[in-house]
Amino acid sequence: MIDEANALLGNKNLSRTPCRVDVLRTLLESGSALSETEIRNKLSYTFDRTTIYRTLRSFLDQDVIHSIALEGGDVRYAITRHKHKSKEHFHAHFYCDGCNNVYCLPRPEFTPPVLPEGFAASGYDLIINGRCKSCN
Amino acid sequence: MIDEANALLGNKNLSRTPCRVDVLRTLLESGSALSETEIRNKLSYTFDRTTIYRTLRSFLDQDVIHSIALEGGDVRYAITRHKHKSKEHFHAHFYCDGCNNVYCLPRPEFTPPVLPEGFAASGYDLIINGRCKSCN
DNA sequence: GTATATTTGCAACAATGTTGCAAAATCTAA
DNA sequence: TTAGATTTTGCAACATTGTTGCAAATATAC
Repeated sequence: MIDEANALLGNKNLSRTPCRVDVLRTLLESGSALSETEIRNKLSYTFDRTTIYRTLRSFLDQDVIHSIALEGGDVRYAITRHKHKSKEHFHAHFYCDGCNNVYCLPRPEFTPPVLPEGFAASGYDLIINGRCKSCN
Repeated sequence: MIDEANALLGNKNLSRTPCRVDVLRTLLESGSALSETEIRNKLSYTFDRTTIYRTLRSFLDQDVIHSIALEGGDVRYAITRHKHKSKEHFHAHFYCDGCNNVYCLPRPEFTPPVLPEGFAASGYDLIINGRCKSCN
């Protein structure tokens, strides 16, 4: 995982600092999206909160990770694994009411909704609620 | 609008206090979803932040309003106008990159995505990004 | 109008978003 | 491999939002 983290950082022109490697490794190892607090608790080392905040922001800027906004203002972060060939981005995530985990989903079949006159869409974010395999 | 607000409160067993009427009127008058700060700035009177917070929470509990979570942890609130007959809820909103406003949309045509084995959906939240009529 | 049930304002504290700045680490080029 | 340039880090600081307890004020029911 650390090798993968290092490679990812190299590709994106992000210097390989301990915090970045640690955060990236943590996200790579996680099967679900993590909140900032969860990330902090899973790190091997201790870093200042600001540093983690800025690390996440750098990753977001470089599209190494993406954020998922949940009801109640909760935010989770996950590695960006699915490439978006088309100009219209489409993110789909699954939120489990049982374990509160968020999982990234591949782009589903989707009929773009008809929008009111004059509105133009450039992307879609879909969050599906329900029960995951473990909580069903 | 105040009459409508009063009626709504009565229907939901919520006492008609000045803060509740004021918040509800503000949301009823708004064509788009509002953040807590926007609501506070549009109120006719001044209330403690906690009171507004608890007012919003009461409204959410009673489904008088619903919240929309945006990228970056931004949260907006809007009157719940669309009834959900089916057990599966489906909320669709439009976020305009130009004016940053959020508009509620009617339930669109939608093919539920195929989920991984063992996953069961109970609801969907779709946020469409793009440009609204005014910003196009 | 009075009694009971709710709501409000205030104090307080946690989590998160955000910036400036000097010290420390990283990277680049010789 | 090191010196210098560039980035990143830690810390201080402050804003916003989420959240609770409690006593005072208000609303609703009788």
